[in-house]
Amino acid sequence: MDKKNKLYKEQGVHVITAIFTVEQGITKVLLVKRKNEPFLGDWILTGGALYNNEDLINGAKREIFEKTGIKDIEIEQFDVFGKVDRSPVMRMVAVAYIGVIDSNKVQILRETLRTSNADWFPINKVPPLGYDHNEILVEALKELQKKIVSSTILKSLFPTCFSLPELQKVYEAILDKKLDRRNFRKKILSLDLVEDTGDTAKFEGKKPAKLYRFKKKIEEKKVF
Amino acid sequence: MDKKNKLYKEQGVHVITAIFTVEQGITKVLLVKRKNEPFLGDWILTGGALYNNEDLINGAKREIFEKTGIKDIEIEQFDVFGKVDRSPVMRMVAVAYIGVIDSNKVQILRETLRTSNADWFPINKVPPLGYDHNEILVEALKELQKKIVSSTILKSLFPTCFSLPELQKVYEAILDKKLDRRNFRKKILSLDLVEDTGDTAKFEGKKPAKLYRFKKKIEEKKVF
DNA sequence: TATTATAAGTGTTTAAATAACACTTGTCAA
DNA sequence: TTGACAAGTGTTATTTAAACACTTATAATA
Repeated sequence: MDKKNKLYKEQGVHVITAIFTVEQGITKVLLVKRKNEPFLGDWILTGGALYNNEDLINGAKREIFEKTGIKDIEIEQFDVFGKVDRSPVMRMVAVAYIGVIDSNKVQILRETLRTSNADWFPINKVPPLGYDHNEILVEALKELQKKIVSSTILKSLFPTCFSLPELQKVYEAILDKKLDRRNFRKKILSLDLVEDTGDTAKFEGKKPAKLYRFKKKIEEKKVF
Repeated sequence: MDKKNKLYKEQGVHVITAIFTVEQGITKVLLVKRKNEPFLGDWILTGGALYNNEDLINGAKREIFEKTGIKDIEIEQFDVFGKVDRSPVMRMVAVAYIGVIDSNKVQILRETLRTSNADWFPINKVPPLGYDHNEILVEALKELQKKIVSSTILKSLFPTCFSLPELQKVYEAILDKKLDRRNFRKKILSLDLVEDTGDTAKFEGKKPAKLYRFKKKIEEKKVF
């Protein structure tokens, strides 16, 4: 074996986050345009190199803030990517996270993101990305589909007030399939995750929809 | 922020594997005694530093072979551990795997392992380990309990010939709970994973048990 | 102001998966 | 031959998931 290759110095760690949202029934991912080599001008997921004085998750959150201005986002680790040649500069192993942002925050962020060369892309219109980020994105999306059925991530994907038809549309967007309205309502309400606000609001339909909010404390529960 | 701490050089990657087996109804993990600083003399999980010319899984397998002589083991990535101070020497991020070895191979390996300062420890009699390996082990065990219900890892945990009562005991050891004999048999047989060998053998009982083997091709299936 | 279009809201029935439960059988040892 | 022991085997009840159709509240329009 080549002595040089056996080196385990000159290694580094990337912390990469695929940030998702759902708008108008479309699942979207946040991408940032690179301003430096390598991959100058290419779109990539938010992330960068881990510093020595920070834990992985804090590194991932710092990168998100530096690259997009987004604070207070919940993220969850889901995989590691370590192919020998995944970075052209030096040996980098990427620890990958997913995060979600609710549709209210998306509106607020839109201006901030414009100034940082970041934008939302529908997941079926993602261009070829720098590094191995297309591969990471594919796995992130699978993970999102798994995680959406557990209530904790579901909560952070959703604003404070929402109707059940809205919620169902987000599910259908992420899972990419139609759900039965009656069974969906039954399931969500039986899980005891949400409470009636007493208010109603009109959305797409003509009949006003009841508004719900998530209860304060919800534990990890399977939805489907 | 301290400039020195912001460095993302002087980082490295550990590849660590928790290798499990089940003997006489006891779930055991393979530990290796360290021959160097840091943690000289402490027991740790098998693993070490990733080289630059190998992918993560190959690095993990190489470390297993170097430290224990074990070849041809199937391993699966399950988590990453990256606390700032998890290694006292330099910043190391650990990519963690689990592997399983069937009870036949355990017998064959016993001699090899003795010469390499490695030994099987019942999981409730594991000493304080070097690095953060106790923490990794706890998570690995949870992961094993999750994975045991999918048929692929189940297969590698089992020798070619086995009786259903034996198989059930392994399940009960890993899941740490009793299962109903009739329901267990029904479930395993309905999954179409195993075939009757035609032979029988006596184990603990007085009535001879039918022997089964796994079918050649089995896909990922949920058992429980 | 009556009519129509639209999405919201609501129960029941069927099918499938899981959980609970007890007696019979073959071998060994006394 | 008898008793002890673990292997082997079916049925019923419960829970969970899936399939399915009509009524209701509002807004727009005739």
